[in-house]
Amino acid sequence: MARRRLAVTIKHVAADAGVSLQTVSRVINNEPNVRPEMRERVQASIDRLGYVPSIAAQRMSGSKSYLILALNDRERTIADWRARQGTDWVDQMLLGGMLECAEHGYRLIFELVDTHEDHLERELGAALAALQPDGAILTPPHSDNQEILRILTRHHVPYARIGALGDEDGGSPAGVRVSMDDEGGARLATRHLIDLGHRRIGFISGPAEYRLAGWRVDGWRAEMAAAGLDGHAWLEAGDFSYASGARAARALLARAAPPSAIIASNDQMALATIEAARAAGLDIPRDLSVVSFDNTPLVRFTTPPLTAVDQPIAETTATAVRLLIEAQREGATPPPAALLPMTLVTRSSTAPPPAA
Amino acid sequence: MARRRLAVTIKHVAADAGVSLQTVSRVINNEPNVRPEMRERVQASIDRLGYVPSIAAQRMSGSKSYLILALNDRERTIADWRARQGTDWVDQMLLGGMLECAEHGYRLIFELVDTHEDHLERELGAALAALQPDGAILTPPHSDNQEILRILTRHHVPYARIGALGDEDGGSPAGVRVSMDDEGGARLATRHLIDLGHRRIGFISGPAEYRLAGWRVDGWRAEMAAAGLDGHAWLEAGDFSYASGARAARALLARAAPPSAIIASNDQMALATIEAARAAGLDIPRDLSVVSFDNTPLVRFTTPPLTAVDQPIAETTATAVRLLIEAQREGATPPPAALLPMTLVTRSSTAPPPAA
DNA sequence: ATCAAATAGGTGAACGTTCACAACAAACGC
DNA sequence: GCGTTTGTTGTGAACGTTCACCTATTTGAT
Repeated sequence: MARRRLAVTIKHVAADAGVSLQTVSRVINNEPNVRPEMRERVQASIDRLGYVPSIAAQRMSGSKSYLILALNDRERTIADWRARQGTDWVDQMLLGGMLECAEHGYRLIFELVDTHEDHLERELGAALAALQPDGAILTPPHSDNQEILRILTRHHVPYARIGALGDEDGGSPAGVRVSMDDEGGARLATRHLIDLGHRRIGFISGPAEYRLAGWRVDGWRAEMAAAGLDGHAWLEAGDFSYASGARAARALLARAAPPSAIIASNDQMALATIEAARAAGLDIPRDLSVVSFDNTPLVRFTTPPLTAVDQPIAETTATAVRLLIEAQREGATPPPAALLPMTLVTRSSTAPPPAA
Repeated sequence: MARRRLAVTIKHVAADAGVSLQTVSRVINNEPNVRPEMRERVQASIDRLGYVPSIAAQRMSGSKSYLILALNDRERTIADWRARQGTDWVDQMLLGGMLECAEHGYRLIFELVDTHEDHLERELGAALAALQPDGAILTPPHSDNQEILRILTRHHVPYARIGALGDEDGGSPAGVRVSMDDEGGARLATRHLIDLGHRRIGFISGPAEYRLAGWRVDGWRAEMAAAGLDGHAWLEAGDFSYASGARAARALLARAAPPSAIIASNDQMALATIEAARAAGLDIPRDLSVVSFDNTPLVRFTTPPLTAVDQPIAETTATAVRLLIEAQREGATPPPAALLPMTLVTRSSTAPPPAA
């Protein structure tokens, strides 16, 4: 692995602008006593060269680190988090990744990046130059952002892409992919219902622009087909919102041959479904079984608590961290992709169908 | 503000062990070609002096940074977070602090610390030495951990304590305190119910070992007293768990003179309360009004959605960050403490009492 | 015994930035 | 005009660590 010596330093800027290092430093730190024209000239060089001061070096010579630590009780935070058992993106991602990092002596830094226009290049570049991380983890929708991938590559930062689409990059060695098995999760839910005896299983899909929404439909359809059931009739489109879920559920229940079970592509739509069922005078799970996707804390406190497909979000970042760290070891060649299985959490919203 | 030159460096270790810098470096990095006895001697010095390598310096000379960046779509994360509008500790704290940091060119690092025994001194010390942050934010239960405060002080890291108990430290200049007005929140909820015409307002408290549980009771009691109502009769003790909430709610409803409204000290107990009321054949809000505390996402999707007191958790870290940064500015003397008001989010679980 | 290799340790430079101080010019008071 | 301040720029050292290279010692094969 070649040493990276590409960073543009204060020295380059000084040479470019024809001034001393100190003058550049003064401009950077907005110190007084620099002639405006000089300041302008230096700033121009900085902008043109895309120079960003290195936090490490700044820290070395006694300046600020521009870092603030948020200290949290490890045990308690973990306990809380486990207790919740649910799927809150930020929480789960952050903590899953952090714990894995801690085990290897690494540290995870959560960074919000703004993809707006020119911001991206500057901000992300600044973050990379300042922190000089050993790796980066991309979450949707960044995972497929070519611009970001380009910048990371240019800075020689290896990355892991979570929930990335596919192999468009013909096996670029820098990138690892980690995904959750949405299709498998949907199959799990469907099979559970089939095993209970259901034949007419409805599905409320997510918005088409989310790939995972499609995969979930695919899983349901595949499992229905495998059981010789109709994987087309009881499909209604939603968009992950409560309102769309309510609409879809009402439409399904109003059918001439209504489903005896409904799988909703996310929790909010599942909540809407049980509410719609209740409004229609149906008892859950006696008259209608409902399975949810995501397993956020929400669905544990509904009446009845929902059977749900759980996403391994925490494992997602944990795996990404592990793969990144392994890849650092000379000679090691970790797998270029990992697919994490989903699990089904059975609660009381599913039962055998009325007729059975 | 005096320059800090207290850190123990590789040089001190080398002198102490009577070897060269390079040998110490070799030991640190577990490189081969060091005699076991030598390695042991150096390690002893390292341990005794409490030496921790500086990430900044390591990074300078081309080694790893041991940092991994988790990149997240800023806009989307913020949108998600706002949409949720709820109170998930980690999420809210992290994002509130991060956005404030970003505005000032700072960066927030979330760090789990293990308070177990000797770990604390070493781990926290390592984190501080490695990252050399400009400030630290403590959350409960760390906010009152004297050991942690001592270590921070020794490393000259100014800190902000969130939800800290009190002024035991006779105005130590290093510390800022940020708290949420639990009592005020409880008053808000109580006043809301009084304004609706309720006279018998029940209160389900949290566990005594949490100070905030006491403050919430105080607020209810104070407001009841101010309205000439009985602030003792309708109190039942809970412990923040669903089960304890159910028990307390049943007890309140079984009274000879049951309350027409109940305030639960947290969301889970509020959920238990509406479930208990429903089991008792009561309609909410027609027969019983319920107000919840915390306002987690849970209470927006119950039937009916709950009126709740919202905790300004995000503002808590944001304020801490702001105060820490302000304090850095030479000559500035920010207030030593901030008390953030809670707000009442009115939904459909509260209405005038039946008789009124 | 002799020479090559391996092992154990040390030395000086480098990393990118800021600090303390020196140097010089311009502006000012008298 | 002269000394003094004020504003502007440059110079060398320092921060804490690792890297490349060098020197001594030990080991092993011939």
